Amino acid sequence: MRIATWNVNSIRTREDRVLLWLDEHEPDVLLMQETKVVDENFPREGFEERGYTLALHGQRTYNGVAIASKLPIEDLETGFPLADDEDARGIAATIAGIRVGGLYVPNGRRLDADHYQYKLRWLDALHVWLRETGDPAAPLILAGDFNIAPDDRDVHDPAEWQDTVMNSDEVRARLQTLLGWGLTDALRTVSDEGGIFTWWDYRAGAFRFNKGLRIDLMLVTDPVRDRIEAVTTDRNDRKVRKGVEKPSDHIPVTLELRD
DNA sequence: ATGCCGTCTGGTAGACGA
Repeated sequence: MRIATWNVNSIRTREDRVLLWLDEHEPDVLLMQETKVVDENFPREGFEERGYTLALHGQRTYNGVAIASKLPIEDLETGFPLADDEDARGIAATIAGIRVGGLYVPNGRRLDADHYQYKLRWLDALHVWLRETGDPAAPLILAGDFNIAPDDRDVHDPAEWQDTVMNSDEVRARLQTLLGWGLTDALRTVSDEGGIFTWWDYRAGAFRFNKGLRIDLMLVTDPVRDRIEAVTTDRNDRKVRKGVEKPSDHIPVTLELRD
């Protein structure tokens, strides 16, 4: 089974690129973030032609999360983990016996912004959601754009990025709390290397200089960890390509599991 | 670096992203 997560930064702008990627990689499940479109305007056709069923939790202009799956989607839940969240940032379903959550964690903007306090509240609520609805002994994948670089290996230049909303002690501690509940950062089961990034700023030639961060994560419980065959990222997915010129600023992360 | 680039909007400049 192959399951991927991708912050597509607008599904309407990225449709051709996402569909091409699906044709090339044929994942069973793709979790998408920042779809930036209300559900009735989601470009469904290309996904459905390829045999994917869609589950949508969209929103105008900002945020928006979605699941595309070739396998049946059961027990859909949206609008978590914060009960009164005005932003569409969480979608979960059971697919092939695995509880799969697709998340778009708030960015935080600046350490002194209200939005950063919202990010911390959101992460606290995610821990509560795990405790109340989850089971560390059951198959679970929590994946998406966490807007947290887990440690300095995941930051191209830790000095340049010191004390930002992506790597503050507070957000890293909250990630550790999630891991402490019973999750493993899937990428770290296959590599200890630094410099594996999933996001590069559009600005200032960040990709050209490989000034990236690893902020798109797949966290898994032990029953899933024991099935990991591979966790892959591909820098080429950040490049301009003929026919699909415009890349997202994020690349997909793919988790391959043994049956 | 207030900047850069890209996306969105009852838009055409400003908000937001990370």
